Amino acid sequence: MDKKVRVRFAPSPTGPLHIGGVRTALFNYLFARQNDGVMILRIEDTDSNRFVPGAEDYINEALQWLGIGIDEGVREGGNYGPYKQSERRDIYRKYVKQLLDDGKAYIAFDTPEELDAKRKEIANFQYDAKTRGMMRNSLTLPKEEVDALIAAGEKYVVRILIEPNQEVKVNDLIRGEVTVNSSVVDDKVLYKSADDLPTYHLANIVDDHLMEVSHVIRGEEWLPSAPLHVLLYEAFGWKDSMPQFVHLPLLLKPDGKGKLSKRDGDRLGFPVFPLEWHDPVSGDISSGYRERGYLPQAVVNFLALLGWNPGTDQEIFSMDELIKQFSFDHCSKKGAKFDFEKGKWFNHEYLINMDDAELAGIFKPELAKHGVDASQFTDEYITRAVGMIKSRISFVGDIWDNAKFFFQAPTEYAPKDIKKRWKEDTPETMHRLIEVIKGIDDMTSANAEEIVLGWIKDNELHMGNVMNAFRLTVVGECKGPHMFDIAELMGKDEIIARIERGIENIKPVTE
RNA sequence: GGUGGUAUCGUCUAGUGGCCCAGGACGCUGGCCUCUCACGCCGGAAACCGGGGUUCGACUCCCCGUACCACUACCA
Repeated sequence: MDKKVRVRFAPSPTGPLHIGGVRTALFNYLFARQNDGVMILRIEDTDSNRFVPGAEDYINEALQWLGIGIDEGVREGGNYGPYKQSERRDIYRKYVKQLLDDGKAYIAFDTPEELDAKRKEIANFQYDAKTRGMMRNSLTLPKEEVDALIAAGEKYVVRILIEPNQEVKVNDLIRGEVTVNSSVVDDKVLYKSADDLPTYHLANIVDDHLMEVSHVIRGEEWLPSAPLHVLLYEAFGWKDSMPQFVHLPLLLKPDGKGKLSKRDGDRLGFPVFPLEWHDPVSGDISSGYRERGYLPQAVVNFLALLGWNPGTDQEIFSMDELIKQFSFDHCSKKGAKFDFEKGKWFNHEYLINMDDAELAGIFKPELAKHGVDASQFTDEYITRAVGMIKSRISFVGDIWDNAKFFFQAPTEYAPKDIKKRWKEDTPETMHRLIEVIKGIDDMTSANAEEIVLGWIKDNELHMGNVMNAFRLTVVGECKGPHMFDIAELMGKDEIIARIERGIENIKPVTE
């Protein structure tokens, strides 16, 4: 019988969770939900030097915003805690001792300076079967000296003892079997002297085992250390219950080379973080998808398709559809360049399909920011205005620029459009238009259109010139929704007032 | 340098030996619609890294080369 699916997302609280991490979390979540499994959030804070206050809260908030639910974790609780590695010291100590007692690991006294010196001295130096004999460790020093050094308070680390020349096989659900010779795996530090905490490698294996993790789904950057992890499972005697490995392709920079980094966002002008981040030390602010006006569903959809595909032409997926269709069989092996333009398109799609009233609700607070008293307008008015412009924008933040004329009469008129559409005789035509509009009893779009267009035709006026001049007075420029839809919503009085203002203020461009 | 991974339009990708003179999407672009800008609709340009094999047949399998990516810390 297969064991219960239990997966974990295990970020380090060293800063804001970046978008690649979000993608890893998402894939873990999709796989867990698909298999009625458990999603664990484990905080890997074993590097006390890099701890950043606020990072843990940020991770929780970001996952919550995106709808990536956590079943077990620091906040959620669970039967496999603690879920923060810094609170598991005693556990790690016990297992390090087990390795030491079994001769699978040893103590090493080499200082960082000594190691640096060796690296400079010997090309391609690695701490392994070939070199450990020339270092200061419990394998080369007499036992009494080792004991004496420890008793004297000498700092030491624990290293894994790697047997050379073994074929280590890592079975990966995306990449198949990867074989590495153990001779190229070094005697990695398992336990650090610097902060009396294990390294990632040890903590990771112990925790995954104790938390009964069934699938380790993580970024490809971990693939090179996967053989070490397999060897650790063997050293502990846990090989039979070892989790399945899945190494996800990386998210790459849109331009040039390398994996997407935290700094690319500001350099290239798009967010690499789900939420805006205020660095507590430097005070720097990094932009976030949420603050940029992205919808969480759009971000999820976009991310899901970076490295995974459904095998069909479907592009738009709800979370539930993703959960149903997700599969490692359709995960790419290749790193994906991050395409901001496509992300924009996804957001546009979600915006268009969003209910007008809901979108209006999100937009409403923006009015005050632009000095508009929202109480002057009914919710229905705002909803209809938003509904008219949503097809021409990508972000919630774009609404104001495109819809502001609904809430305030133009104070400036686009010179380019004036030049093209505002002629010597235009004011007179506009005066006549006012009279026509005054005579309309029913301002319903279709009706008003029929009357005005009929008048233009009967008088053999130029349709384009009249309508665009009309638009110029109401909108301030030659763009926007259907003119009579605008007129219907704003009402006769407002429309007439704006035409009058236009006649007053628009001066033909001479030259 | 060493080790591992990867290699289809500019980008995300479909393709698991014949259905592919390679399909979809973003972006770009021509047209239609139209009072404008968009949306939408219809069309277009655009790719199998190179060389050897294997095979009746290779984008698909194998080998070599090349390129790219990752790792190579008492960081994760």
